Amino acid sequence: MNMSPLHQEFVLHFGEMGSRWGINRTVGQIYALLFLSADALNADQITEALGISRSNTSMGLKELQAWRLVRLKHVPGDRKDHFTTPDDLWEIVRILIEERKKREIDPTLTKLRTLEMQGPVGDDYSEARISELREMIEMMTGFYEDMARLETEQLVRLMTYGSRIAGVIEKVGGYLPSSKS
Amino acid sequence: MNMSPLHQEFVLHFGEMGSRWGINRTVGQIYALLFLSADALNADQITEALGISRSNTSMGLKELQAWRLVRLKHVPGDRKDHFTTPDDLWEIVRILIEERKKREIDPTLTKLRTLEMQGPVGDDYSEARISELREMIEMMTGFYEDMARLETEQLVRLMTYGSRIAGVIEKVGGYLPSSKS
DNA sequence: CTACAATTTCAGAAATTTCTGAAAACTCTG
DNA sequence: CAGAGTTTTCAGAAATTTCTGAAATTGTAG
Repeated sequence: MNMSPLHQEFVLHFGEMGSRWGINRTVGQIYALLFLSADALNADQITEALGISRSNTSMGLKELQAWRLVRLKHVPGDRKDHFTTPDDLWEIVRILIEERKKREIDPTLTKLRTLEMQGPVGDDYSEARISELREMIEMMTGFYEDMARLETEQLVRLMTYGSRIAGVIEKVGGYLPSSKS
Repeated sequence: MNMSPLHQEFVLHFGEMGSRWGINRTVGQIYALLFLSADALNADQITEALGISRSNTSMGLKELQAWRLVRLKHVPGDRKDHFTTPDDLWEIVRILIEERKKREIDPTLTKLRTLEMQGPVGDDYSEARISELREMIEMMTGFYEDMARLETEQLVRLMTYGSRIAGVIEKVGGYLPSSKS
């Protein structure tokens, strides 16, 4: 690996964390490498930097593209495909949340709705527990979708206020502007 | 497996989702089973219901306890340990977020801080990218910790208001009550 | 169309994770 | 403290995931 010590440590860390994040070591390393790279890299550069096989790089990039965490960028005069991560960290966070929601939450929400549709086929406790779970998930995803609509600017302000906002809600009570801004 | 069709489907689904959630199939199934069960179950009941080995049940329960998602409950007159999930879904969500933060975010935050402490050992772009990432993570975890301090009641109201809250912030501007309520 | 460059696919090898059964270690009870 | 009941540990088996090299496919320039 021909990388600065900084790159090296960062890349190895992302590789180790990969399995906890639901991606594999290589995918984590590729992402880390691109994240720290000022300009786009092609697959051969990644392969060489990480000391992995060319096919592994190909599969890793494919997965990262499926996650929308890595983008193709054409460099004029070079036939090879080049890859980058989005610059805007807020965008990355949004993508991460959306993709995780899609993979980790939506299938369960669908399943819960299906189970409820089947009518009362279980004991009362189970039925109630499932409804309650579905409602909770709907509330949280609804809130997320609402927040995702905000401009970054507003979002940062909201997050900076933190829990102080709760006090405001108490005060303002029902006199809030309507939902669709 | 001697479970109602409802339990069966729910348990199998959680088993399948397990790998996406960072737990294994068995752990997902054990959790699902306990989640739907009105009363606490002992390890043998779980073993029988899921058709797995007794030792696997033991390890699964241990992991779920490490996640704080399952609790030990002593049933008078029975020497066996019995297990349940917390009733309050909000509590479960809080625990889930905290534990995932601990496993998926905190180690990286620590690593980023360490890298920054080492002084300027990389190129400017990388250094900047790492600082930016650390700041973003700190902001988000700070916001979460702030929200976690709220009562469930307040949190629900906040989530129900959704993005309308952004408009309120605009209006109220700097005249918010101080952070410590 | 041909020849070469670049990328992807995929079967099997390698590595990792999960699961089991047997044994060890607790923990009550009499 | 003996012994039955219960839980945990752990080495190896089984299953799953990841990785590789070779072959197939796609893309491009002449």
